[in-house]
Amino acid sequence: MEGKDLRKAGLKVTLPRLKILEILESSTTRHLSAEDIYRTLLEGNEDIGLATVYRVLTQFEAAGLVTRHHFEDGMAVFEINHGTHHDHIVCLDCGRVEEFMDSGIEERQTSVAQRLGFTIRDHSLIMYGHCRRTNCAYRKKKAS
Amino acid sequence: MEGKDLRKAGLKVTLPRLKILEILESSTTRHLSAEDIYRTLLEGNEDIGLATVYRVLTQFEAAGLVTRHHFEDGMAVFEINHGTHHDHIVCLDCGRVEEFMDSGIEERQTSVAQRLGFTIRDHSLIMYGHCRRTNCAYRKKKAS
DNA sequence: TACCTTATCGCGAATCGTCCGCAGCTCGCG
DNA sequence: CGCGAGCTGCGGACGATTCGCGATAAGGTA
Repeated sequence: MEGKDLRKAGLKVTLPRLKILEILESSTTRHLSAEDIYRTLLEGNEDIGLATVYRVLTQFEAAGLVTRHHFEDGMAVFEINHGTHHDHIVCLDCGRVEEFMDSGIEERQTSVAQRLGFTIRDHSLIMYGHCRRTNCAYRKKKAS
Repeated sequence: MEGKDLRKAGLKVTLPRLKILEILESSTTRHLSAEDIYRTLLEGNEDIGLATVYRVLTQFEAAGLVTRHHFEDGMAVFEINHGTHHDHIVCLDCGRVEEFMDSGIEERQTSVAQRLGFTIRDHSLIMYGHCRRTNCAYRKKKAS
């Protein structure tokens, strides 16, 4: 049934695209890097190249299926679009990402853009801070 | 006189650092990439390596002299800190960047963070849209 | 359903932004 | 003015992302 989504987006339904879409949808972590997805594919014994993962993600982004985020650690992460917009707050200690939506902020953004003579198309709001989790003392290292 | 700023930041006053600081301060474009700065140095016949530019910019950032931004085009840009915090709105057509500050947005951000149990340290808000400039029809290409 | 056109894929190599390692050079305290 | 820590330039390394190309598969068509 996801094939419909792809077709609606003007993309051929191919195995790589289905698999990647599936991974994005079923992952517990909402934000995946291209490498994350590639690794998951390998674990599932799918014979899909890393270049294809990047190509597909770029196409998905253009089609509005996913959103690409650039958090502060250099590499892009991707997240499925489930219709509802939201912003992010990232813990600098453990790397956890929370999502939130504040209509007040959204409204003010629109009015600021209007005041400056911009037709707003998109925006990215990311806050960085420290969360109060008990187990959040450790620094998340790349090799987790 | 800028030497003072450097010394206060715990950095030796060296020629590369002074030159780079000068470029950041005098540029009409407020947001410069490492390459931009490097190119400017070359044009001024300064014998300064690209690696040094990156090192210096990183030190400046750590010292709070500049802020590093990641707009959507993959490479980092740097901006002098003149004390006042502000956010950005980027025109998707001409690449122009406007700055703004809205205390309402700032306040709501703080309260959202608090509600989520985060101690906020920093944030990045970037809006993308189309500006209404008359001469904004053209697309800014890398080779300008 | 078999065929044909064309988009897509996998692979390896290339590119891009950024950073590291090291030998030589400078800054600035004494 | 001399010395040592800190800085620099260079070239190469590095990770993330993209390109080029021959091989392959998707899906409209007859």
